[in-house]
Amino acid sequence: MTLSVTTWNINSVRLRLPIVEDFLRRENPDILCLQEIKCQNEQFPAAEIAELGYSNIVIHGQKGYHGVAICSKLPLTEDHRQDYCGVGDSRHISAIFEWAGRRIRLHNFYVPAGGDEPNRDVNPKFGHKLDFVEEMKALSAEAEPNTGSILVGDLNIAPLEHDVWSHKQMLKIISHTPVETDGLLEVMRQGKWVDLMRQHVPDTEKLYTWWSYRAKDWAAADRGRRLDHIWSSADLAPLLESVAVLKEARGWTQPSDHVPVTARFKAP
DNA sequence: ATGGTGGGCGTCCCA
Repeated sequence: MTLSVTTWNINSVRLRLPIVEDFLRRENPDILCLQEIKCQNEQFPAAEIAELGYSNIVIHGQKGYHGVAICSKLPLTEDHRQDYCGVGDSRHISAIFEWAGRRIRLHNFYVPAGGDEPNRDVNPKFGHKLDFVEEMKALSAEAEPNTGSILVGDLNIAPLEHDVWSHKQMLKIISHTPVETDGLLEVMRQGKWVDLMRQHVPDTEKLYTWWSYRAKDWAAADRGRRLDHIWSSADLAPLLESVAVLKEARGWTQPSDHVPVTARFKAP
């Protein structure tokens, strides 16, 4: 009895529905979490995705920007949407599902990118990002009794040295500044979250999930960053079987700049 | 050192 959960920043689910369908047919995860759907709830291609077996869908969309959704083969209950920073952005959704006799809450996040200048005095977007991360510190993996937790999403921060192509050259670049990386590690520490990707791949190995659209040849340059993450509560971490980063998806026709990341768990 | 690409929306925002 296995459980597979995928996270993917799709950068417009309507434009990229064909590759979402290809991915689901081919990889067939139990649950797909999407970020940057860039549509309102009623515009989400729910019928097409349900047709592939994902009949349980919860959406937190908005017009034009951001937006997150969970598409699941397993029934979803108790879905919640939290308005981080109280600005009305659709950047979080969570729901409960049951697997192997366990109750699990799944959180799906899209953390603000933060703009270009890493100084909150001149760049309010960076301030928003830091405030968002600060608010995430209150989210515990052990928040609900008898309930495990999984947290996925585009967190827009590459916390470790080998989560970026050049640690030294990235220290003043948003996504890898010390105030962000310290903040995200503190979210993990305070919430008792386990970084499942790094449980599977050692910290000393380069690991990326995003490659910029702006590179002439993204694969040759390979200047990636690990912006997408899968975390869990400590009780679920020992059940992790594998984590797969589908790098080839960056080379698909009309790709997202992020690739799907899938965690597989095995029941004891 | 700079500008590079991509999506949604609507004549510019965000990433």
